Amino acid sequence: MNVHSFIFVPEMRTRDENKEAAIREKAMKMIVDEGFDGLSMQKLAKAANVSPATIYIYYKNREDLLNQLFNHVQQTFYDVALAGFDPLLSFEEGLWIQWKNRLKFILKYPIHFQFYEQFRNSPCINHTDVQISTFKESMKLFVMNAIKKGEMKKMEPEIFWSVAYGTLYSMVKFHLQEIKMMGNDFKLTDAKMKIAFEMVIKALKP
Amino acid sequence: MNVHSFIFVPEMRTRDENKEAAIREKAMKMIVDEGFDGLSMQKLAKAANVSPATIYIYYKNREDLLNQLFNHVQQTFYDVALAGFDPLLSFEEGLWIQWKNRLKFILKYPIHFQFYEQFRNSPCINHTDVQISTFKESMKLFVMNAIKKGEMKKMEPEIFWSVAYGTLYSMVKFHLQEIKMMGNDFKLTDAKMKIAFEMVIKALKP
DNA sequence: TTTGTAAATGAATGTTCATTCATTTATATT
DNA sequence: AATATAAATGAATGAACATTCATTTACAAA
Repeated sequence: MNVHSFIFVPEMRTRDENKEAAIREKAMKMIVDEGFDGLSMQKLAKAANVSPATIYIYYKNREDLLNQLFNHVQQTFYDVALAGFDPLLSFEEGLWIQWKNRLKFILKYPIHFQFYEQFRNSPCINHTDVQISTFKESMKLFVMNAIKKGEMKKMEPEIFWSVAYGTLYSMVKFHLQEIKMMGNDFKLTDAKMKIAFEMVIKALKP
Repeated sequence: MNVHSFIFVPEMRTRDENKEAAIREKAMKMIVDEGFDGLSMQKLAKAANVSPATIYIYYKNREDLLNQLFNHVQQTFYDVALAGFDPLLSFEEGLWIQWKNRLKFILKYPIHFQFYEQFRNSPCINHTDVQISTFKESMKLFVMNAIKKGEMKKMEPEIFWSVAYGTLYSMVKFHLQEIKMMGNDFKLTDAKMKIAFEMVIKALKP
């Protein structure tokens, strides 16, 4: 027994990081394609090319897997959403960056987004909310400043969120074809974003 | 064998309508409380106080049960949403009636609404769309008229829908606590509806 | 009261599920 | 090369799953 035994134990087989990622991605794909009941541990193991038992090395159980997936996606989302954003920006510029960032995330990780939305709308959420503070605090500060500076009407945060982002998320869902309105598709372009954004700004101004 | 045999066969045990309703309501409750994977036919049978086999008298299988539930809720929704509505109404008045009707439905049938939303956001929808035409045609006519009369900016239907209803549905979800923003609750009162509605009208006007 | 019919049932079936465990494998250090 | 350790595994387990079926039950007409 060497001196490192209690600090760092190096004599071991190393983890295959690819396996972890494969499990994560396949799990989200299965949930998006087939729903929560479509995700079984054995089907997931087969899809990710691992043994069922391997999944239980990375995740305590099925529920833990789902929660860790959710937290992973949430963290990625926060990172993308905060890029280039500063709560001291002007209201219009700041909100536009938010819209663009959110769309960027959705187009880059459509599976992650759809998994996230499905999870959020599902009943059995374990609101872990560990790392969230930074993001939420930043957003709160941004809105408070906008009101103080007279760039936005004073209103409850839920009403603000609904006007500012409810509109955006609705368009995104049309874009991802979760909801088909008429026969034809709706493609969310930059131009359409701008049109809707101008309307939202008009609505929020004092 | 009597003369009625081929037209009306009355010598039979009558159906218990209560059972059908019990199955329907309990099924939606289970899905809203525990998600789609929380609905098992045996648990449902126990909750509705019937035999598992009885469910299969009313519904071909699990999938058929879900689809029939969805269609049932959709029909109820359309009935409520169209009450007092006329596509020839002024834009502002017509849209306000829509908002009030939709909220009325949601407050009267919160379980139905939450089931409906969960179903719409789930991947495996069999878009049956049988009786929908009347409702959708009425809505389309209403929006076309509003544009023609210059009460509303010309825009794609999906953008209109997102601004007009995306906002409302977002507030409703806050109200039903599907999404908790801060610690405290958000109660969607008539006054708050009116505030948001005025903002939306401002956004949509030319 | 008897009778024909469909409603309603409880037990049974075969399948799929999440999870576990005894064993094997790969690797970083010695 | 030897070793210690955790990674990785395939087969196994028992529970829960959707669905079926041989019976029984209730009802409306005769």
